[in-house]
Amino acid sequence: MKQSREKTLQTRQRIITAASRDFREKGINGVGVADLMQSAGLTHGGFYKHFDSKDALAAEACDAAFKVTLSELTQSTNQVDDHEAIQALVTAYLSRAHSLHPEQGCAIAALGSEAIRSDGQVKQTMAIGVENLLDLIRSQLTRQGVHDAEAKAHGVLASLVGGLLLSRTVPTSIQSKAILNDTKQFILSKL
Amino acid sequence: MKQSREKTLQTRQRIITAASRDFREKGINGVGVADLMQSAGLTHGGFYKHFDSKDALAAEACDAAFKVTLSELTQSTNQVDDHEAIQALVTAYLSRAHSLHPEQGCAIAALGSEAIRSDGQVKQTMAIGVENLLDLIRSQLTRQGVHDAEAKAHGVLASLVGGLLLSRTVPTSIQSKAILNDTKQFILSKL
DNA sequence: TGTACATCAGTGAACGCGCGTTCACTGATGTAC
DNA sequence: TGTACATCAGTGAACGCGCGTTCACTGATGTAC
Repeated sequence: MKQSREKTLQTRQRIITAASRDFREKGINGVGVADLMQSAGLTHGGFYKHFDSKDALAAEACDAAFKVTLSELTQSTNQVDDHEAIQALVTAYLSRAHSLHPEQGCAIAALGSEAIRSDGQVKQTMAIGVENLLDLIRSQLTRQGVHDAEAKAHGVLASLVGGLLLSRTVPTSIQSKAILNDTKQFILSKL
Repeated sequence: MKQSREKTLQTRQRIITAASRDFREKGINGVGVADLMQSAGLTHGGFYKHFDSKDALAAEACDAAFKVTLSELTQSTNQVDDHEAIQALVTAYLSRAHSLHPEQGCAIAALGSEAIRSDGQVKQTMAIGVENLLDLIRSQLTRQGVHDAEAKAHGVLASLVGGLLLSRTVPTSIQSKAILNDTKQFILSKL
C-alpha cells in the first residue's frame, strides 16, 4: 500500500540507521538485504523502492556512521578548555566502550579494510569520512596551539584507528585496556 | 591419482601460499574455495583432502602471512646499527610499496576487521600474530635503549597499522604518501 | 626383487543453501476534476 | 467538499547465481608378501 511522503522518508532513514549498525557489527558482506530490512521491521521486497543497490545503501550507512562519530568527537572537545581539546578527543575515541561496540563506532575501524577493496560508492564515502576526521583533528590541534597540525593530524588519526583496531584484536580485556591506554599516552606525549 | 608424500606436502604449501595472497587481496569472504584452488593450479574438489574447512585454511594462510611479515621486518632491522633499528622497521612498514600491495603485506591491515568478527581459528591466529609483532617491536625498542618499551610498542604498532590503513583509504597518491611519511615522523618523534 | 593389492591426492559433477535482485500484486494516499 | 483515478511503499514468491561442501571415481604411489 502507498505510504505518506513523510512516512516514506522516515522508513528510509530507519533502514539507513539499522544498516549503519548492522554493517559495522557484521561487515558489509556479513549482512544480507533481507537481514537489513528485517532489522528495520520490513520485508526484503521493498528494498529497491528506497535504494538502487546494496552498495548504495552501504555508502549511505557509512556516511551516517561518520556523521555520528564526528558529532560525538566534536561534542567531547566542546566540553573542555582549548588546551585539553585533543586529550578529550583521544580519550573519547580510545575508550573501552568504543572498543567494545564497533557497531556504534568509527566506520574506518569497522569497515576500513572492506572499503579499501570496494570500488564503488563505499570507498568514496570512506575517503570523505577520513578527510572530515582529519579536518576535525587538525582544527583541534591548531586550537591547542600545536605546530605542524596538518602532519600531526595524520599521525594522530593513524594511531587512533590502529589502537582501536588492535584493542579489538587481542583476546583478553587486560591486553585490550593496555593497548587503549598506551596508545592514548603515546599520542599525547610531546604533541 | 595418488601423489607422493613429498608432492602432497608441496601442494598443500602451494595452496596456503596462494590463499595467503588471495585472502589479503580480496578478503576472506571475497575469495571462494574454487578460486583458491585455481590459484594453486588445482580443481576445487580436492580441497578437503588438505584442509578441514575454508576457515582452517584461512587461519593457516594468515599465519603464513605473519611469518613473512615478521621475517621481512626483522631483516630490515638487522641491516642497520642498534640506534636506527626502529627507524628501519618503521620505514619498511610504512613504505609506498607496502601501501600499494596489501596482498603481500601485513595481515592486520588487510584482514584485521574481518578477523575481529570471526569466531574461529582466524581470530586466534590474528591475536598471536599481533603478539609476535609487538614482541618484535618491543625488543627493537629495548635494543635501541627506549624506556617503557612495552607501552611504546603498543603505540608504535597502533600507528603503523593505522597509518598503513589510512594510506590505502585516501584516493590520491599525494595524500597517501603524506600519510605514510607523516605517520613515520609522528612515531619516531615519540621515542 | 617382483607382484598383487590397498591407499589416497586429485577430478568434476552434484548437493543444498543463501544471496542480491526482480516482479506481480495490494491497498492506502495523493491528485485532478 | 466530494469522487474517481493514478501513484507507489510494502509484500512475498520467484529468479539466477555462486558459495562451501560432499561424493563416486581415477590411477599413480606405497606396502605387504
